[in-house]
Amino acid sequence: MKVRQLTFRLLQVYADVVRTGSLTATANRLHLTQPTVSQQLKRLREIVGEPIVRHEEGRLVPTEVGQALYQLSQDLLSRADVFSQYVEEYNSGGRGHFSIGLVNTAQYVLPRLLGPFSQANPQVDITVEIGNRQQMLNRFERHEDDLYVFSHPPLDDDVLAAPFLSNPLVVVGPEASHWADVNDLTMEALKDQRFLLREPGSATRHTFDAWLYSAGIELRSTQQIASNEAIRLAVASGMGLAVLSRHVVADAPKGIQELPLQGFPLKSRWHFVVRRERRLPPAAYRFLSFVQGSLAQAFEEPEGGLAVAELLQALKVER
Amino acid sequence: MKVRQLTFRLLQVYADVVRTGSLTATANRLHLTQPTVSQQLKRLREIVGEPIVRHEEGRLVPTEVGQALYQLSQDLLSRADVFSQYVEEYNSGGRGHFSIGLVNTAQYVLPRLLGPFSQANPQVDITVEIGNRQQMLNRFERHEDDLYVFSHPPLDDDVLAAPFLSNPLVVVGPEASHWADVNDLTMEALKDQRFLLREPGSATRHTFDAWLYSAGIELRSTQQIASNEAIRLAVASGMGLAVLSRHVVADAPKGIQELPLQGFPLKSRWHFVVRRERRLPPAAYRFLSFVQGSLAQAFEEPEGGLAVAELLQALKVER
DNA sequence: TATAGTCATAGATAATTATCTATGGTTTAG
DNA sequence: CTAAACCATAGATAATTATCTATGACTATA
Repeated sequence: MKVRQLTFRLLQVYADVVRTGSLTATANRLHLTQPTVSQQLKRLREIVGEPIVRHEEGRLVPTEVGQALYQLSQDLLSRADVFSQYVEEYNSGGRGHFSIGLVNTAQYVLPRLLGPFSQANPQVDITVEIGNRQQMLNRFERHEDDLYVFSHPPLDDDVLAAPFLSNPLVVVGPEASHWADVNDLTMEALKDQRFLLREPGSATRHTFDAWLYSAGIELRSTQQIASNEAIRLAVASGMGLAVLSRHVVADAPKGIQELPLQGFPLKSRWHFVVRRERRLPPAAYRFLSFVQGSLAQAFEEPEGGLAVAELLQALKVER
Repeated sequence: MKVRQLTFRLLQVYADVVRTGSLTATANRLHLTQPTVSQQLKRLREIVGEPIVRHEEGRLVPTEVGQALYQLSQDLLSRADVFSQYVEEYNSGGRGHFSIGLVNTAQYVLPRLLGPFSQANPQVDITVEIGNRQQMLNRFERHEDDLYVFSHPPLDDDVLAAPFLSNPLVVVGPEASHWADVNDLTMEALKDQRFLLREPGSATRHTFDAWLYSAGIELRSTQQIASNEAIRLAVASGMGLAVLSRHVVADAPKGIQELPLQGFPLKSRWHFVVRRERRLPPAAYRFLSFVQGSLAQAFEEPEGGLAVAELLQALKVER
């Protein structure tokens, strides 16, 4: 058999001929003329190199080889169909894979979106990458993930960013700290305190530093600690104060409390970030759509279903 | 995916691209130019409706969908190959089915040919039909079998017949019959004996009747018995004489013996008979080839490896 | 034995496919 | 930074395919 010349169309037609036992019937069913079917059949026979049907009592019945060919056709066609369905599902985003890169702090809130999405789309498999701002920027540069969450999106023409959630940064002290009761508390009053800060690559640190700079304040004593969790514990044990995302505090308030500092919370927002050029996997697209629809329920203070919708729109145009 | 437009050629090319990770390499391997492969790939992508490869570190690697497509390709191609091999085997006659219709008497000798053939070709499955001449003629008329064995082939332009074995008809009597010792025994001397004969539709009967007629002899007493075996037993028990194929006697000589009658044995021969128009299944063709090669070993008195060879030749021309 | 139904073939055409050469853009490796 | 390698696209062409209409042959049935 000349496999090379074989087409699925021929197999479709042939399978129908075997089922109906009649060229005319197949022609009608497939909206073709009878001679067309006749010729298709002839060509298939030439490809196979062996007669595949014979006349028997006015019907066309497959020969021995034809019978085997029929089974083959069924088999191949149904496999192709399964694949076809798979592609459709993939395309709708209901199936497949995407990866999302999260800045550390965002891991406190994203599960509230990822969890329900995952539940609703069990066939979608998500890789979550987590790191500080710098690490994420590196991944972003290397195009390693499909989707990112930054509070300060990298600026680039190629980058699309949609804010979706406010990320207020607050100053925290140990539980029952006397600072909590001070009125009109200012940073001036705290600048001699020891501050426990994330490493310079972190977004929280970056924002705080910028604010300090613009306020013309220099801290006396700082200590660098690499994880939000470690900072929380340190603050709770009285080692100092810290600046954290309010979401971190809300997530695990044990032993710490927010201080009512003037000028705080510092405003910042999380953004979904994608590269315009990169084709977003349908599953990621579906995730963003899902997010857009569920922001209001998931958070008190979403920042932009609208912005996410615009991002989706922009991506749709790219397709 | 537009299954309808899918071809095996595209899958072949695609599979190779995935393996090599390079259009140029595939182009060389398949003796095409690089732009050709590029275009094939493009078309396949359009058929699938989704990107199937992407560039990664200078190599082409399948996307998620592409990976699934590659697996599909492998699967489909290998299935088509298996079928292709099957067709080849079928074509060589090493596999498949044929049916052969035997006149009763021939069943005593055909096993000597069918047995070894079957052993040598275990994938060939043979249907053996047996009946008397008339029944076989009916089957022949209805084109029910691929191949027949007759001693007197039906005459028709459409019929090809090749004698392959002599089938001497002899007169038999009970063991130790006194007729056995008579010199120059003639039918005249026996005509008053009771003859146990096959029914008129049988070839043996037909031949014997014809001989009697041409010799101008009429028998006094006959009795019709439908099977050679029953006749043998009847003769052995002294109920009369009979005309049987010498092969029957040779096969089971118990209780009977051949009488040395003048003019006997009557000559007759078995023929393989096929319809010229009918396409002989390759397995049947292979059987005839096999027979042609083994006649000399199987029988002392073959009648025509030559004739069988000619028949094969004639069929070959028809193909 | 007409008649209707079914299949095969011929002839024609538009569409699609398979390929090639030439060329320009990107990426990779020195 | 340049050369080499590699891929994409354009343009051209020959071959193949998909179809159709018209017609002829065969077959079963009224």
